[in-house]
Amino acid sequence: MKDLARELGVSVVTISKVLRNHRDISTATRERVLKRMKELNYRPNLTARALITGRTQSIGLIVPDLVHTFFGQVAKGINRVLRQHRYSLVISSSEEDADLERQEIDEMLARRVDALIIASTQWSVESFRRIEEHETPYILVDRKFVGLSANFVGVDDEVAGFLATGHLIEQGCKRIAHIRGGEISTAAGRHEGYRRALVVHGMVAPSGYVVSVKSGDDAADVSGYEAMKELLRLNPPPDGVFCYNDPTGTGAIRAAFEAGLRVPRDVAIIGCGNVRFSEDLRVPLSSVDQDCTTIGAHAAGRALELIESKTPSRPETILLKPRLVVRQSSRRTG
Amino acid sequence: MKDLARELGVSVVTISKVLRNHRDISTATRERVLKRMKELNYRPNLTARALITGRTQSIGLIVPDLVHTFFGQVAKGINRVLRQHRYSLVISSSEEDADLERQEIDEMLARRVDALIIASTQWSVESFRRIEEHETPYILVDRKFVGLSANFVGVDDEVAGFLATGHLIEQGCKRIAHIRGGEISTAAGRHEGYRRALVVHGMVAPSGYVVSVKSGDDAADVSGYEAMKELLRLNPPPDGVFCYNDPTGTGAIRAAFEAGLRVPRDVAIIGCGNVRFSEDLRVPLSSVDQDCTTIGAHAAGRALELIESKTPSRPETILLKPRLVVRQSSRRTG
DNA sequence: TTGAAAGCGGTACCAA
DNA sequence: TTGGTACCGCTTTCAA
Repeated sequence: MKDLARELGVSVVTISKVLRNHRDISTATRERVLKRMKELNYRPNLTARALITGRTQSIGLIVPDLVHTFFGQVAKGINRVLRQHRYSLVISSSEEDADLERQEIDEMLARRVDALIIASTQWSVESFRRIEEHETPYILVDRKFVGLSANFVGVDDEVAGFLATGHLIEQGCKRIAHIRGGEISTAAGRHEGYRRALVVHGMVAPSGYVVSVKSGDDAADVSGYEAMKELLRLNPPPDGVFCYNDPTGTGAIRAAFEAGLRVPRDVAIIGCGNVRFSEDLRVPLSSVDQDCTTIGAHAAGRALELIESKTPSRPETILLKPRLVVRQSSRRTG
Repeated sequence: MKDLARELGVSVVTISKVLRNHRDISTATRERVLKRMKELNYRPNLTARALITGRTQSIGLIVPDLVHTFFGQVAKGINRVLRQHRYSLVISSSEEDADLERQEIDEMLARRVDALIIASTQWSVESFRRIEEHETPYILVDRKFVGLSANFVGVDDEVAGFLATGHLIEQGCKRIAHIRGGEISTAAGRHEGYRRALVVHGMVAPSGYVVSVKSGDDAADVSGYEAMKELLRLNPPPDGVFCYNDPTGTGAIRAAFEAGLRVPRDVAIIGCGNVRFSEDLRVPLSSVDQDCTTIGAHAAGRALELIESKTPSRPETILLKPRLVVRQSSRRTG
């Protein structure tokens, strides 16, 4: 920049102003500077700018697992929004490990990201307090916390559970079971939706009709398989199962097949998340779409808002409406 | 930091040295400083450090699509290695668009990432020249370029094609077709492997037995479906098909089913990449595993090497050996 | 409209 | 072993 200034016979200040479209600069000078910049392919050093402005023009994203399609889609949505505002995305995986997540949060803070988006695997709210001390805005996605008032973007899990269960009821299922996830908000919400749907339709699930599996499991399909076997040992066995997520659902289908049952005729199955490449499955799996890319986009939008707003605005929750996707595994024709 | 210095009655220089484990600092002072740092939860401002050292301790990754499992796995591998070295990962998607990719490269360079890892969608080598001018080390993954001497980490595509085709031959296929990808190195390599396998086994493919589909297509399964229909119109039709990738393979299976054929009995099918959740497919798809996480890890390792080495070292190619994964779609029992 | 000077939060170099 | 000083590349403030 100095070189450029010397060469053009102007000061670095002038150049700096041109860079930022400061208005009191003569058009002549501006043109001249811009022209030479293009020629030299000059781009200002963003680390220097960050040091003085306190803005890195970057936001951090911490997810439990980079490989899950869900988080890939969220990242994609974030990326799309950030690009338009010339922000960058710093990404990191917590590998489903709360300690690692805390470390990564610290790392991001040391890097001075302007905001943080987290799909947390935490139990405690301690790390969030840390972020708040730093006065870095942060937004939770996917999983929320009771007792923590924070910005949140996600899907209305209860509606998801309600939709899925209601659909099974419509298809004529009389004994509907639920394979639920562990102790996280998404699992609780979907379970609640399941319960509400039954109540609304005046149905009662026999005892033992709700089975828990661990969430965030690498081998969710195996868990689903085991859970389904358990359900099928009940008397009477269910004729409809709402599964916590899609991998669990495919595992459940496998178990049903092994038991000699036909899906959906003997037992209808629906998952949640709509992440499987479902068309080519043995039985294409019905699911509830979460529109993850939109979650990401909203989270990014909210992040930018928070960065702009000087005054600390109150936490806001954005709940997206899930959408039922009916495929063969739950469609009882006729 | 200044406050800390004043409070402890030492200079900022001393603190700086403690931070970086500079050795000529008395243990007493060091302890004292470290203790207070913990208490205050102090972390140095990395942007300031970056400005003077010229190192941001971050590397950039540009991929065509964040949602593809392949790139998610690569990112995971990179992340794992970087974390151990306290580097961060700045990620961006080019959305399969060469112009966007160029922009993103510029953005990353302006951010002064210490190295760049790119799964390129480019045709031209121009943007790479730009990176070279910047003297930022860069590493290509997955797709390579003819006529560009650059660091590369990927899978030996020719071996992949050779393995897959050889496997079909072993399974007793006599007329083996290939659905190949577009004009990128991976497609060319796999095609070459296919050809070599036929030659080695003294086989000849009838004309029309190689069909091309576009690569990097969102709807690769549809392309595979169409390509397969085309192959099945031939006389005689193939009894074995090596597909460019897994989505293409699942599409091909669908087409075979629609034509009333049994897989693998009438036609054996194998894909490449091993990215589908293959166990629950209608017919679990055989494939060639690329071990993408390892690709990422190697790329990250190489990046760190390049950053450390003062002298510009010569470009290096790391080729990983692919691994055959046999499933039902190609297994002809008996 | 332009530019000189100060400084963002650290690090490098050398003298004490 | 410690600290003074300059300075990284840019922005901010204020005077010209």
